[in-house]
Amino acid sequence: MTLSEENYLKAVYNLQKHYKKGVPTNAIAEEMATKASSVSDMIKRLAEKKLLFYKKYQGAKLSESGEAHAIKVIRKHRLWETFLVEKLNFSWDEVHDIAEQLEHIESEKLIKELDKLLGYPKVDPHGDPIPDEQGNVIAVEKRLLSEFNKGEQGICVGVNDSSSSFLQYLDKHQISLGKIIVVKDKEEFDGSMQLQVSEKQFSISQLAANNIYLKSLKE
Amino acid sequence: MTLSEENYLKAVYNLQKHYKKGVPTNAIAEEMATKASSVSDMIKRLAEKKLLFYKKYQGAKLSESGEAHAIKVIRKHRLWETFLVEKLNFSWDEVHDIAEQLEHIESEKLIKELDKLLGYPKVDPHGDPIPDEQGNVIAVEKRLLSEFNKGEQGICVGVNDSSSSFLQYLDKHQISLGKIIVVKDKEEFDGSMQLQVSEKQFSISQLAANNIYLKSLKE
DNA sequence: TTTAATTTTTAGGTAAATCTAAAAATTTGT
DNA sequence: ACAAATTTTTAGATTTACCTAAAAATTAAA
Repeated sequence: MTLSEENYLKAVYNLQKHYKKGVPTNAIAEEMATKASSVSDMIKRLAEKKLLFYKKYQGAKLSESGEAHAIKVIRKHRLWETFLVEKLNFSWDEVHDIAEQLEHIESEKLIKELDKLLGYPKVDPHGDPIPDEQGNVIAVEKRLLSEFNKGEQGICVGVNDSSSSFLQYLDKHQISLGKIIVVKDKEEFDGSMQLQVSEKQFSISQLAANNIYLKSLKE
Repeated sequence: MTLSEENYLKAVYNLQKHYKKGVPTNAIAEEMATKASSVSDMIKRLAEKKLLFYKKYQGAKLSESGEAHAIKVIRKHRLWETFLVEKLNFSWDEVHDIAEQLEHIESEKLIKELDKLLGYPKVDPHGDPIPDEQGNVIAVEKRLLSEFNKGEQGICVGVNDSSSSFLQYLDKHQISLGKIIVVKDKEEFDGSMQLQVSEKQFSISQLAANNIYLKSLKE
């Protein structure tokens, strides 16, 4: 399995949540920052290798083995991210690109031992679940901050956007995993919200609120 | 710099010790387990990039930047090997292939922090020196076991062959870094040696003795 | 030193992964 | 439903890193 093939599997895996019938060529092209024609070629190859199902113009759907492989890559990615933060003093906005490289390293023992060293973590530094060795992914119950209403509160358990610019924006407002966020007010017309985090109040746009996951808290 | 280019630089670096004028195409081909024609192509490309000097039929010699880059890759390789042994419970015969993959990961901070995590080690699990951040390689004073005479003794400080079969052979005889080895006898006709290691005596072939480095000890 | 053996290079080809441009299929809008 | 817009695929090129086979240069040997 080549590096490029693994990246395509990961892209299809991530997009499958939003496309129930089959992931469109263009969606994959956008996710991979490449051209639709390149995707067409690669998807055809992956279908020949039985890693996904594909009928012309119908989009792609991972096969069981394709999904298993995608999950393995994601497990590696998230374990490496955790390692970088927990053991090498990286912050959550610095780890993505490096994990993107490390996730392709091949060694069963390496990843098993890394998991052990880290104490078998359940989530990565962005709150995303780390698949276990059997490929089970345990999703935490969570809602988008943008869906919360005035007066509600929750604990930050994840983000939807792991770009360093967004994560640095969160840092600036002291939003991190485990923080309690209270919705003090919500604007009808633009979806912006007035929040309280660690005694401080400030407002964030709907776009930002759309990329933060909270676990509901009874007040 | 591609993965393949880095591997060529490393090969030329390692071979330069044995070929003062220039490393022959065939030597590189053997080291890389590839064909001379492929080497010819690649060497030409690396010369265009000023990473090495090359005149037709004259072999290859690393430029300053080529050597600097090769040393960086070797630094990464040896730090990763140390990490695998020190932190992830690998034995010295299991680390080479994985480090071969990890050495190509690009991140200054990653390697800096890894170095720190490991306590700035001076040698890797095979006794090879780990180049520092500035690219200085401090070689330990050492001699091949095969050059020792009857009655001499030394401390094992390195190996010349990091293949798992050789390292497992050493394990079987309890030879590891730091062990004291005494030459009890030496055969003239085949160079084989009778050794004493940790109270036990046994004999090894000249081939084996040619792959073990000792630091001389006054008895 | 002239031939033979070896080494190295060149020429031409393949496979992976990409691209652009054009053709084909599908979806949408009126 | 049919033309227009969009999406997807195909066709043809490019680059990297290999390969085989043949030609050229160097080295060794008689």
